[in-house]
Amino acid sequence: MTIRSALLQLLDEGERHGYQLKVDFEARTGGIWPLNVGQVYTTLDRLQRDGLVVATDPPDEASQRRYTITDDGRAEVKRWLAASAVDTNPPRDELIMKVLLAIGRGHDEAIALIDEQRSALLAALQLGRRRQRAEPDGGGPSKRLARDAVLTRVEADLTWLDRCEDLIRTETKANGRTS
Amino acid sequence: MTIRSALLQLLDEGERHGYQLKVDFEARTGGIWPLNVGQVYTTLDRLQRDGLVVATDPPDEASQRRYTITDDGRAEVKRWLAASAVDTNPPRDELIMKVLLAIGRGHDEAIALIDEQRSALLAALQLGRRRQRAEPDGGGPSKRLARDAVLTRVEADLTWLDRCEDLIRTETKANGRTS
DNA sequence: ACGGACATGTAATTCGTTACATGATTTC
DNA sequence: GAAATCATGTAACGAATTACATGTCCGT
Repeated sequence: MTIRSALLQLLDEGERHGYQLKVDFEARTGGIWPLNVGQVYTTLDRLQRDGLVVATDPPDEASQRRYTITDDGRAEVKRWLAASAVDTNPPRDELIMKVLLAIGRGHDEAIALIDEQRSALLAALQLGRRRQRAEPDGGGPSKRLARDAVLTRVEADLTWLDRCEDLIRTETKANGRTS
Repeated sequence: MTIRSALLQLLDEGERHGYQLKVDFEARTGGIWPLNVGQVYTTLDRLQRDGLVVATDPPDEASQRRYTITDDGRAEVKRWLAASAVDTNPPRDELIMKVLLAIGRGHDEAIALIDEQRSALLAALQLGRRRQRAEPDGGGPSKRLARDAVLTRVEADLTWLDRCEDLIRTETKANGRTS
């Protein structure tokens, strides 16, 4: 439901046509979440079906169709923004899942996986930081904050990976080799 | 595809029946990701369709059906575990999306949203930490690491929220009130 | 005249998810 | 004997995603 809510929020800022929603969405999220145009239209269909959005046919042919938010839509946006993102079950994260499951394959394999994931994360971190330095204020605050968000997550994942490795190593020592 | 890969990985550790997959999955992920049993069976159907898993009918009636991984399945697990989780586009995160989009509603509203999300995160953080202290080693390393993962993420989100607020405040001062 | 960005959509697929129905076995 | 857990599934829906088909407009 995140795309749906996001597009609705954009429409709450002002009516737009489909393609513009794609462009605005990607701009606002700093390009970290590419969005297939087709999905915009399918999502708009569902929003219309649910009465949160109405489409205005263009007066002259070959002009763009404009989508406008309804009062119900505005209420929904308000609800969505006010809701705490932490209350919903945490999303299934690929990295966490891989590490947790790899433990079942034995400690050695788990540590190998952690090491590989860590170097990939480190590479991504360096690349991201370099990019942030390269364009000190490129694309306004949204773009900067969006990239900051991923970098912060990557840093958190790295410290978590360290903790995983530590815990596994102390466990291996305690129990004798388990793998 | 994360559930699918996760169940396949569990089957790579040894054959199981459906319900056991649900139990094992939740145990391995420390209960942070509840899994509807029905989804196990639908996912198993798709895994069979793709030839990654075969089902062995029970010899006597009223015994459980056992699912076994195939060679193709094993290869797929290996591929999945080896793939870097950072290469795929970052998943659409609700918190990040809300903050980034709220900026479009003006700086005041954005800061209000950030404050609310922050207090929710802080509450979750305190609760989580208390729980970690309550059971120092409950449920083995997987459970501990799973909970650690969410806590680390929450901490990261908190520092990111601070950075967001800082950047918005300095922007407001620079441009004069924008909202 | 051509390519690329702009613009709108449809069809099909996959995955995740929920709700529901059904029954066996265990435990109190 | 009743409740909880174990166990297997089906039906249906929603959302995300991709691939495809079309066409306009603009710059070079």
